[in-house]
Amino acid sequence: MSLTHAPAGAVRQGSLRELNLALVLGRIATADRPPSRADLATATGLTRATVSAVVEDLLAGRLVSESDPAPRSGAGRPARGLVLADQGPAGLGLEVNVDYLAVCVVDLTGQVRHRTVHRADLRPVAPADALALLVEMAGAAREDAAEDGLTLVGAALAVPGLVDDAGLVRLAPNLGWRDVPVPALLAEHPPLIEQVPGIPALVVDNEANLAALGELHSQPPGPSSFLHISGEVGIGAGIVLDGALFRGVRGWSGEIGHLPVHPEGRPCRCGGQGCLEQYAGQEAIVAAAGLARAELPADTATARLAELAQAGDADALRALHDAGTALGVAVASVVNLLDLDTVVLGGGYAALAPWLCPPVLAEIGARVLTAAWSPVTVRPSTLGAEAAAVGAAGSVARRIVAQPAGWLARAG
Amino acid sequence: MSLTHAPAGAVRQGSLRELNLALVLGRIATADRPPSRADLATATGLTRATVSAVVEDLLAGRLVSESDPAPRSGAGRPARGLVLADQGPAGLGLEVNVDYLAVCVVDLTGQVRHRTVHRADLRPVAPADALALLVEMAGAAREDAAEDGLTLVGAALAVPGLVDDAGLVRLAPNLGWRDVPVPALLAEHPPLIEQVPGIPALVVDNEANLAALGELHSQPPGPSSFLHISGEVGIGAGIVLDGALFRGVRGWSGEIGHLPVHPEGRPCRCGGQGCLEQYAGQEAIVAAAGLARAELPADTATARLAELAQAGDADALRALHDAGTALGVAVASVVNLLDLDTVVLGGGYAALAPWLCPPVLAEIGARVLTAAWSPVTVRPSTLGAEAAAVGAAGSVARRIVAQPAGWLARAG
DNA sequence: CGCTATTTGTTCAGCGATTGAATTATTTGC
DNA sequence: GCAAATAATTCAATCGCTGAACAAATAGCG
Repeated sequence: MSLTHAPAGAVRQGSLRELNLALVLGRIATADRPPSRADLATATGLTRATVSAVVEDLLAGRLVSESDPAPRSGAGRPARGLVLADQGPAGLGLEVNVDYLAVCVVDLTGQVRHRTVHRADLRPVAPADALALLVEMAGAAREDAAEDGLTLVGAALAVPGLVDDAGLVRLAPNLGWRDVPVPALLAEHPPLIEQVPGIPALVVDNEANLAALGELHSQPPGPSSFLHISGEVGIGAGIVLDGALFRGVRGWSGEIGHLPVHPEGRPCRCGGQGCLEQYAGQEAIVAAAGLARAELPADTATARLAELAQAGDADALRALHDAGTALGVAVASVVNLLDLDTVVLGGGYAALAPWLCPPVLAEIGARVLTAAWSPVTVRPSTLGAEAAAVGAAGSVARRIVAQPAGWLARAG
Repeated sequence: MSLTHAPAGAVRQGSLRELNLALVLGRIATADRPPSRADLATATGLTRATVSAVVEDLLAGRLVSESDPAPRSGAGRPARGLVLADQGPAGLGLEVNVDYLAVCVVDLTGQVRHRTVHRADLRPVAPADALALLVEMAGAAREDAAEDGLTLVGAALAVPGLVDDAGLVRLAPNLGWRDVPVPALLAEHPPLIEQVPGIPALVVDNEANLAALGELHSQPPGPSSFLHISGEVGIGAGIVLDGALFRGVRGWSGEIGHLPVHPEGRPCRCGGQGCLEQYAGQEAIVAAAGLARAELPADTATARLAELAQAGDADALRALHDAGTALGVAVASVVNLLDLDTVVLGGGYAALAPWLCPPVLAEIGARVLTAAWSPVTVRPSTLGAEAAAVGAAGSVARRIVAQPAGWLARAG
């Protein structure tokens, strides 16, 4: 993650402080042990005098706090370690999915401080009603957070569909949403967060994108470039390049579900032929395994598949192998194109990873030109369910760390 | 292109000036008419006083010059327009390809000020000898440039193959190169350029990447995100995202030639099956059109194909249609994945664009989910042959514009 | 022709932020 | 109990931007 924020326009005196605040805070956030002011000075190249001044601002703004003195080593005045504050600003994460609503709060350190999930079939519910329910849950979350000394400073909403820059949900096929103006609908409710300069009050984004962001900031820190595949009803992918989510020109990147794996194969509802979704989508796997999908709610289908595979069921194993092969063809394309070295299987695929990884790796080995020089890692996501909500909240919290000036300019 | 360069480390007083130098110079570079100091002040948000001081530095360093007074409009003291200097620093572009060597010099304004092409079959030539020839050509180019008041401050070399961070050419199959340490080989010759802080003396990169950069900076300015496909013997692609070349984790992005378009199709020399190269590579098209490729040198094959297609030759038309369809399947994958809205056909494809574009567009229309909302443009490259060499030289020149401080810190 | 309005560009005091050296603070080891 | 060592703060100096006043140069108008 680019922890410093490049100034777009004029660089004035104040920008200097803004940049150094972000530099020092970013260093504190990524350090493996609480650094002292002196550590920060050598790490950043600033003088100790400047670091002291910057840290004073950060302490006054409750973005960092001094930790108990670390175990000593050698002579000299003991250092006072600096850590991200567990009170102060926090991010609100929201998620609307086919069979649940989720709300969570993540603090500066990345910890999930609150979490609520409401299971229900959202397809028959009108968008406005679903959002109203979500707002209600968020209100409770905010009170909960306030008791912990947390102030919500921004919200991000994950939706399983295409979202444009303005937050308009153009199409969420599995949810039945089309052209839903989320920001306008949410504006009808009392505001959930305290507005902070530089931090958007609400970001609406694709579920796959936000889940990928969650993976990016999960502990322990992984690579800064990877492909995160969310296999739910559709198949979406979040592309993280150099620690930043790549959204594409219009924010519609990652439509991996419609990469052609058999160009003359089965017709797809997107109008194309032989799309990945037709071979590795949840429905396709379930059908190939011989399970009647009608009796299985979406969230138990993968669990049931994993059970069967574990028990050695031949149909399930074959279905998973075929799906993994199709996935591998698509993943090989992506790896060839973007030269990534890590692929994370998230969403419904995470639980199926033991059976999906081998065929995926086999296809990569056969089709990726550069695999000989440097191997590609394929692994399941470390985040559990509702990864998108956690990623959404975390993206807000990370933004405070990346641009602390806005929060500090506030009351204090 | 991100014209300002984000400071990675400590932000000190001097960084302020560095950033504002880049800001003002970038504005001068992208303006459509020579801006005055006052124009720059309003455009950047700096005060006129600051802009004057910054411009004074730029004038002293010969990065900009004052143009003749622009046609007047209204009352007031006439403005003095500022333009990028056509003397001063310039970039050296080098290219080794299968059937030619190319050298060129590009100045700050993006103009090609010198160009030499040496046609020869380079496959039987040892890498060291090829580079020695290139150095000789570059020496002549430097003298030529010096007479025009240009100083070469950096070089970039385009190679049709995989290059790692250190400039080692890992594999250039069509050239027969393997593990060629280009920087070490060039270091044995007298230096071609004057070293400037912050500007790398030599960058070695893939031909497709540098050709894409050339396209990015061609006039008139096009989109800042696109896919540039270079169809020569192999098929490579340069991916430009938000005005920056995307190189991938190890710099090996863009291997579009080995995207599977028929996963169970013809075996490919890469070890995979049904790779794009087998269906839309130059050899594949020539063979499908019924031309004996042995009698055709690589650089005339596409010209001959275009002639035949123009004349209505059925075999040629069919071959081009099939190749375009295969290309379209691959391009549709890329567009789905990265959400790009522009695809540029470069290299050998540029001349064949009239016949390739329709089937490519057809596949995109059928397979890209979001094509309904926003159309994808497919067009031929505006740069001619040796696009990679021009792009290479231009990338150096652009770097001076993006980070002028290094050049100014020099003698002056 | 001369005056005014208008816009461009420069000069200069003021100010904010970083630097570097000196100073203070706190602990270990002898 | 004292010296050495490391951490953190204080303060004059310096650098670069701002804002306002000022100088320069032209068009419009009577």
